[in-house]
Amino acid sequence: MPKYMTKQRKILLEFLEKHADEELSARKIEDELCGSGVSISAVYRNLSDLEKEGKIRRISKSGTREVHYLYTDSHGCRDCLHLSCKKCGRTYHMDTDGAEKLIKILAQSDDFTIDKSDTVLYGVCGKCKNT
Amino acid sequence: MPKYMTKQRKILLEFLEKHADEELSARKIEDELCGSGVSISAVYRNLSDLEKEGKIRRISKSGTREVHYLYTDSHGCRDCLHLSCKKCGRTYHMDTDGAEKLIKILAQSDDFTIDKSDTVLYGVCGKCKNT
DNA sequence: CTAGTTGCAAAGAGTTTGCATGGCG
DNA sequence: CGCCATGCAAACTCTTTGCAACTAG
Repeated sequence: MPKYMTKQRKILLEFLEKHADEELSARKIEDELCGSGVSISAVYRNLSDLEKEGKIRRISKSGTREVHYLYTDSHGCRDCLHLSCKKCGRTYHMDTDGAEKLIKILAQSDDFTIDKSDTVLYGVCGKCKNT
Repeated sequence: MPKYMTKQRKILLEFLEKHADEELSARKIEDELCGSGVSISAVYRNLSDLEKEGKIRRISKSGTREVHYLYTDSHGCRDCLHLSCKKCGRTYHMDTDGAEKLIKILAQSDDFTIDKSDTVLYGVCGKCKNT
């Protein structure tokens, strides 16, 4: 959908790439980029374009009013299942073999075909488990 | 947190109970209840209370600006994994055995402890698969 | 050069809040 | 009767939009 690679879009993309595994609030993106000479409107318009292209996912955590954005076009993670740790906020890409098994189970027990690009599993990661 | 069972809260709870397996937008709840003599403020205040009590989950679908609410305190579904069909919008409770296997897989392959009450899996249900 | 993109400021949508009134227990 | 919850309207926050100026290709 976008035709030109503008300075602003480039800045946004670089920022997202650098924070590919974080669930960023719109606010945080604004705060970060509006210093670099990107206007709020440009941020929103580009985020919206990226979402339409399927490169970004919108997420709302229970308990917050904030919408978060997750960039899913890097590291070939477009086709990964995402795991999000409620404690540290980090996002992980689920192990491919595990994901295959998981998909198979859902198909068998519930006749349900999971859509990896729309699903985020919430829980606690190994690192935070013993905290 | 709520101390009194007011007429308004009762109306809201009955409505939610009746639509326990739907992801309701705030707008729809408003539209439906404000006819029955419940004010917008009461709707929001009660939804917020219910969320704090863990009886309701907020959800934002990709591609929409709307926040949706899912009532998870009925049918003892508090402890179920929820499956949401992107086509028909219905919500299902995952088969208990399947869920157990799924939890085990995540623990083994990714050392990740899933939180059932915070996770919704998106995909396509059996009924819609052949449509 | 020409159409897509930006910035600004104003408009909109959704949600929250203060305060007086009303109602549950 | 006392305190909690409601209703209303105003306040807020987040997001979108119109339009003139700018710029990538």
